[in-house]
Amino acid sequence: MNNYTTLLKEYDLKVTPQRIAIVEELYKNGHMNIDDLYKKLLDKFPSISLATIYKNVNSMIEKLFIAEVKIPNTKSVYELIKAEHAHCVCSSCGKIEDVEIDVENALGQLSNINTFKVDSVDLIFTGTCENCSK
Amino acid sequence: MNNYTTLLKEYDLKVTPQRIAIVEELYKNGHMNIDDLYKKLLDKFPSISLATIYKNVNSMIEKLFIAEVKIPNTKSVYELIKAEHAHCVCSSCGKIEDVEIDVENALGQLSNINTFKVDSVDLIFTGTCENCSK
DNA sequence: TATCAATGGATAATTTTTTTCCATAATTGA
DNA sequence: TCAATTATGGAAAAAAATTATCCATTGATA
Repeated sequence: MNNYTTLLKEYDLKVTPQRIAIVEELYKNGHMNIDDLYKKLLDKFPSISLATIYKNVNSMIEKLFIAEVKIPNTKSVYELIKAEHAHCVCSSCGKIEDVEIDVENALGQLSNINTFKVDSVDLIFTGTCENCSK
Repeated sequence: MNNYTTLLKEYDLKVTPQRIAIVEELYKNGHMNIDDLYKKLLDKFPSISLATIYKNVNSMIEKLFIAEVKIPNTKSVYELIKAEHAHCVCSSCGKIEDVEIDVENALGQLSNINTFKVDSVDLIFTGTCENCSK
């Protein structure tokens, strides 16, 4: 029983080869949109359908195993859930990098400014990555 | 020549009654999705088509007159462009509030952490608004 | 006011996402 | 381990969301 199998089970997701492949790809590539996933899975499962990707991605989101990241001017990408972090999106090459930062803390002041009870924070920096700014 | 007419012209957008109405609604309601806009405009223009809403919204985005706000678990909303600010989205009632804050400053540390050149910041707080937490 | 370019509305076409149906595969418990 | 139960995958269709096309009309410009 491999890693991904264990992981899926922990999140109460029935284990299938297609799902293992999705986790595997997300683990390898970090951020992928629906189409990226579909194309990758087609290699292993020539007859897989896009609907299967959607169904699985949605199940995984429901179980809080993966998360959708909504990015300005682009299609959403999906990522395995992990410690809170922000995203840097390069508008030149499209690369998405995680930034490990304690968002809550950095913006701690905010929760005092108003009376809004914050459950989660989505933070995206759009700009130019190191490579593209050379 | 009213306010909205002047505004549209400043952003190099041809002025039409439909566009004036869009600006008017966004001004009044703050954040609206495509459907909100469509329903509102139907009152004034019973024969307006959804395609017209899309076309105008897209033109306005191109001219940097309005901006799309991508919100977790919901459809995008649109708002008139103004000073940088964050958004608080109530997951209970759906209300969206602007938070005037100097995001760049609050997160100034970030730009030093890595070598990513930040052009813009999208920041969304999801949680419960004052009303809903009573 | 005449001219030219852009817009609105109707419609069709695309694209994206969800649903349905059913054979098959995965999970559970004896 | 195996039968029973339930969920999944694939195919196809349906639904939802977005964009494109056509043309008469309107708005901007000189």
